[in-house]
Amino acid sequence: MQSVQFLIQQLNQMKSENKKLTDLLNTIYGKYNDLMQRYSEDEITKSRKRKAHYTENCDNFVETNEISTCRCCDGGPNATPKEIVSNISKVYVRIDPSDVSLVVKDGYQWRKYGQKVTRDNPSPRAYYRCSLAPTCPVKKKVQRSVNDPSLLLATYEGKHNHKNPSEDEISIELSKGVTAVSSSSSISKSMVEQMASTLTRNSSFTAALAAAITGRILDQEIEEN
DNA sequence: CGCCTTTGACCAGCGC
DNA sequence: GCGCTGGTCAAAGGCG
Repeated sequence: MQSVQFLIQQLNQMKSENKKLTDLLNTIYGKYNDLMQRYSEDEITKSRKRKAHYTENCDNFVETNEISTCRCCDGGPNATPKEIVSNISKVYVRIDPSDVSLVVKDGYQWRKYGQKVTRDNPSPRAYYRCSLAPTCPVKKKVQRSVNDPSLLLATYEGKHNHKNPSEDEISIELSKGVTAVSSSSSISKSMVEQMASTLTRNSSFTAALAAAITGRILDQEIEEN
């Protein structure tokens, strides 16, 4: 009888820990979204310098939260709307300074289509397109940070119209974990370890985490200055 | 053979 | 109109 009470107590403890973890994840996710939104707004303001035509000179400009379309630029009202993808996110990734390849592992498959040296940065900027799906509109620019050569700045433009293979993997692993919690508390430790292992192996998660942390550091530096 | 990277040429936006 | 700049194209070559 005593062991049943002990198990119930452990179950309640697990429930409360699970709730705390859920709250923590929600908080992190919320803060990450806030940061990405702030970066996106900043990037849109900058990009308007060169793409002002669509917003200022186009009567048929339609803008949504994620995708903007322009009907006047591709041959009249019957033409297919030209998509101007406006959702932009930046990710900072710490790399080995001796590593000269501009590669950011984020779980997707990218095809490089260009490289340029820009005026404001001596290190070249690499241009990538998502090659996991032929119709995927997502593009990525990767360039070393001017101040810190061990930091890579990856700028993502657009939204994938397919799933990230590593997200499939993580969702399966997490569903396994949820089953484990409901069946027994004694294996909770291994489950947590498994989840931690899965998360650390997931490059999207680590990239997002790195982005959130570097964003925080940069914010603090800006505040201090 | 298919997919990738490299790289010079080309194009379009912007400021003067 | 011209020059500068960032972004894209496409041919050539490498790799598994």
